[in-house]
Amino acid sequence: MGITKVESYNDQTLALATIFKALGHPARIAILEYLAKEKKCICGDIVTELPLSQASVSRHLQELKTTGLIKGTITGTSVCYCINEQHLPLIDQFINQLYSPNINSCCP
Amino acid sequence: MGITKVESYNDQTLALATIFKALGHPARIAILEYLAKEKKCICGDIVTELPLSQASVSRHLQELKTTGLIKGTITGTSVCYCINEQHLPLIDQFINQLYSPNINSCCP
DNA sequence: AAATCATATCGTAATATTGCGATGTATAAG
DNA sequence: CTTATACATCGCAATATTACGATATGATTT
Repeated sequence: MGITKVESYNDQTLALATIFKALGHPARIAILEYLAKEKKCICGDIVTELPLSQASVSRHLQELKTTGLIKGTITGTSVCYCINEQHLPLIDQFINQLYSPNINSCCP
Repeated sequence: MGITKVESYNDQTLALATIFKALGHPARIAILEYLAKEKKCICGDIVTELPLSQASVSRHLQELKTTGLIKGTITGTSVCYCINEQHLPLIDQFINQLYSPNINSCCP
């Protein structure tokens, strides 16, 4: 990749980009949709649900966890994952900010 | 990259992933924040605002436009861009779906 | 027609992401 | 202790993304 001048963007912009990047893969969207429906899951559940190997699912779960979109708790021999709502308001706020009265807009 | 089995995910999951992927870069977040504030812009405005070359800004604008997050209208020698609200409800709906009563959750 | 301005696109190089198999680790069961 | 189960991580290969300079396009201006 070229040079991304990370220091040139403010913290909130960077945080949003990080979160959205984590959401930018269909497997991770599918994992979150599954979690929204089932409330919780273990890695094996997702392996059954998605056309991915256990290794790949583990990586996606890891990325979602690192980004703070899910939480994981060790329970015996498995890890139970569930949604972490912490950053959702930030997303909401950003999206709502994009709705605006386009009175000055040049695009019909 | 490995093989992304695109055909294995449903259309809405793929659409969401595409939109979030487009949002997964700080420059594009910054462009949208600028647009939310100023209502409209031309490529040159963003070049002034961000630490990127004109070529790079043009590519980011192109990607946002392809994804349907902004619209562009040719006005004389410049292109006027503004926010396209079309897909925002889909994002809202997805995010709101993630808020749920975690009564069955295993993660404290 | 030539020069200028605003964007878009091409080509290239650097880096990041994705996926899988193989392997490691840790707990539970026999 | 041995085996099975559940995940995590490593290493590799394929591909995608990002950025820039250079160049092309297309509309105004001189």
